[in-house]
Amino acid sequence: MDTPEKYQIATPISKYEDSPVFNYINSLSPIKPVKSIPTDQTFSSLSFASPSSVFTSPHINPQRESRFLRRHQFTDPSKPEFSRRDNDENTSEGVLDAVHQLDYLDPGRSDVGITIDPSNKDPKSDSGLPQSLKYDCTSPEDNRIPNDEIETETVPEVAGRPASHVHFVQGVSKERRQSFEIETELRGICQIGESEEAAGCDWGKLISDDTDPLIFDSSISKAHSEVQNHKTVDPGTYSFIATVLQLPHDEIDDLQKSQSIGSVDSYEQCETEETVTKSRDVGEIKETDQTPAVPSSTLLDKLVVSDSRAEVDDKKGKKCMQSSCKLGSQQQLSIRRRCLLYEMTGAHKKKLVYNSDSGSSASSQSDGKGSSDEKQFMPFKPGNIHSSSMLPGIGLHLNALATTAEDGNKVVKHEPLASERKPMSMSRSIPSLNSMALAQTPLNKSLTPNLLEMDLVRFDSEVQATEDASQTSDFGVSEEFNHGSPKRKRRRSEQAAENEACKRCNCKKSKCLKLYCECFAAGLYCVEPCSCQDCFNKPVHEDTVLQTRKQIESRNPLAFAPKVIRSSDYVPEFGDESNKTPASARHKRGCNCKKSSCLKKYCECFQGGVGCSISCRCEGCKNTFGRKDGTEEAELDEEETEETCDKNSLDTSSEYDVVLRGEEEHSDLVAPVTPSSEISRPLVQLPFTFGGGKPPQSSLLSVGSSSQMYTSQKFGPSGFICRLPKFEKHLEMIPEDETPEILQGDCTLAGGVKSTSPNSKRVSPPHHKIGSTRAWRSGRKLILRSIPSFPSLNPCQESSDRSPGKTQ
DNA sequence: GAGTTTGAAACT
DNA sequence: CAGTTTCAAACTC
Repeated sequence: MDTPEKYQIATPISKYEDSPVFNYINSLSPIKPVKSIPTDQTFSSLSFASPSSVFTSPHINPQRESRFLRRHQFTDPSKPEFSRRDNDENTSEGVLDAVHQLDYLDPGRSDVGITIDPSNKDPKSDSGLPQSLKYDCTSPEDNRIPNDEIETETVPEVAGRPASHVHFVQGVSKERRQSFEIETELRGICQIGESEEAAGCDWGKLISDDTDPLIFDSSISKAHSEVQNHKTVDPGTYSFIATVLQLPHDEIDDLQKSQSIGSVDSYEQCETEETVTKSRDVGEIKETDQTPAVPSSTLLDKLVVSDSRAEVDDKKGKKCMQSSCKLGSQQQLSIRRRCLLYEMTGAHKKKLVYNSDSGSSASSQSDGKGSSDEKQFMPFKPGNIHSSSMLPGIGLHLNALATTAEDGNKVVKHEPLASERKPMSMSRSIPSLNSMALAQTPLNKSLTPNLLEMDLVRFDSEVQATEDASQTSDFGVSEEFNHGSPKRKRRRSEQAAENEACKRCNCKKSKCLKLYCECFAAGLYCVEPCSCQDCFNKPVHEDTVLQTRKQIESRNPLAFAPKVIRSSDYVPEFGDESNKTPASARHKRGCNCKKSSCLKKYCECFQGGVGCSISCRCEGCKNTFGRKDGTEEAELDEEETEETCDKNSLDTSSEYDVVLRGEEEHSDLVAPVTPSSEISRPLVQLPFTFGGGKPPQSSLLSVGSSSQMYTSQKFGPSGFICRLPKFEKHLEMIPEDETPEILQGDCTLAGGVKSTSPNSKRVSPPHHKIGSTRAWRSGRKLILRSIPSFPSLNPCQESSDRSPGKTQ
């Protein structure tokens, strides 16, 4: 059964591969070639998955892809080329290489162990699996030039190898089939859990599993990836969460060992340990972890399947498979990265190492500040995994992270705590949401959704931030390994350095409990990188943090909402103006600049990469992203170039512009392909979300993007940040507005989607308005599906307070 | 790295 | 709601 599905699933990807967007994405990430496989999954997962995942996916994907390639290479020792790579990678960075290898191996291993062993005749079976996967992705049977080309484009350095791989793969069509079988088997495993959940999926359950929906992002993506990717992926994705959480825990390892099912954990384990053995272990944890993930995955699978089926053709099937595999892997990778990133965020710099020692790193990292945070990331304990896994999605939330961190610290060390806090922090992932969102609930029931969104957004942002950081680090490494493009490497490293340097707060008097604190404002706990004094924004002071948050929210329900909102109006245009993106998005409150002319980061609008709007009270506005008076993006482009060159923006702006332009361009390219404007914009997003071209995904993506945007703003300085702003522009608006709507849900998406702020209070972007979110609608609809639990939660959870905002 | 500038956040 | 103060980021040197 799986096989057909796979093909079906794969097809969508193949489409994307051909699509300019796909190419673009590939170009973005050198590794992409590898990705090709997972793409389908990505999409599917994306649709369900949380935005964050989507966000990450782009970034992550590249890495993963690279990893994949490497893995494959690594796995395929038989081939000289591969061996070379391995060597190269190893030489470049032993740790990273090890990690990458592990990643690849993990999935591969699981697969191999499962599939290859039986099917593969050759001793190389191990390599064979990976190869098969890779090849499948690339087009094992069908030598699709496009894929190869893409890959080569993205990964010029690797290209040669890939090509060889491709050929090899082609020859190995059988192997691929085997891999499919394996995948099917894996799916079967995963599906079982999924099916169970799916069958049982009651909204209530979903709600109860709030975390799941959220978690889905990661978990779902994982699940999808697993299903689509052939099990191997799943394990990886799944493992990602589990690993992140679990890695720290030795217990997990034990559990994993005991369990044989999942490959997920294997991922982490593999990372920590080294490959082969991990594959076996993977299964164990999976069950627990997967369970939570399963539902999402199942849903995703279903969706994906349906989509894929519709689209898929036998021919495409292969390609799709490949692409899907790639996508899936990417997603998984992205997911992992997130986790890692979180961890990274906690230990940012340290985390780099962490990658190598995913498990150990998490635990080890706990340092003074960082430790707590890091731990948060780690939160999942093996035992908790289930619940945590469920929550993980939420966990993604910054708060969750923070809470999780606490929990992680406590939980990991003190499981009881976890249980105790469950309500708030439950699993790490959830806790964040719960603690933050629910705890904060003051905003409202209706708000809750918003909160969730917010959380998600924040989470995304954080993730992004972390990712950015991690990416920078990871990217630096991975890319370097993978791509080797010196420029990118440099950038990455630079960005990473910037991120690290820039990240986190420096509060001295606010105790990090006021909006002055960027960490607090972002819904994150302060971490190591922070140089704050007397910081109370730590998991240890969760109660205080939550209370403070509530207070602030009571004063201003939107206080923690993304500052930049993308107007729904904006969307409709998409075709047009990918470039205008900035204009479409607006700062929710507007700026009050008087001396900076809205050309410096002092200006929140500028910092957010959005143009000033009527709501702004700025004087002498020269915002390159759009002036209050009306000049907007079109001009912006010109102005930007000029201004950017001119002012301080030199650094940021110049990069900014470049990035934006590049993105815009990409977006433009994409736009045609993808229906939604969103897609066009967020380069990364598009690929992910749209890869499937599924509108829903876009919505999800949008959400994620928004969060990203959010973070990006904060992180602004870093190159990623620069990008983020753009994304943010696109997405930011969406998330808040959309989510709220969705959450409110009640708001029927279809109908009237109140495109704008769910709560009039919430975001009231004066500008936006409404409306037009048609483009978004698709996304919204998708969102609803993906996040059904939220809506239900909202009503259920608290009707009590609707936040002043909306709910209506 | 220290000091200054800036504008948001918080307070009155 | 307006004015003032506080705060920390952004920026400059």
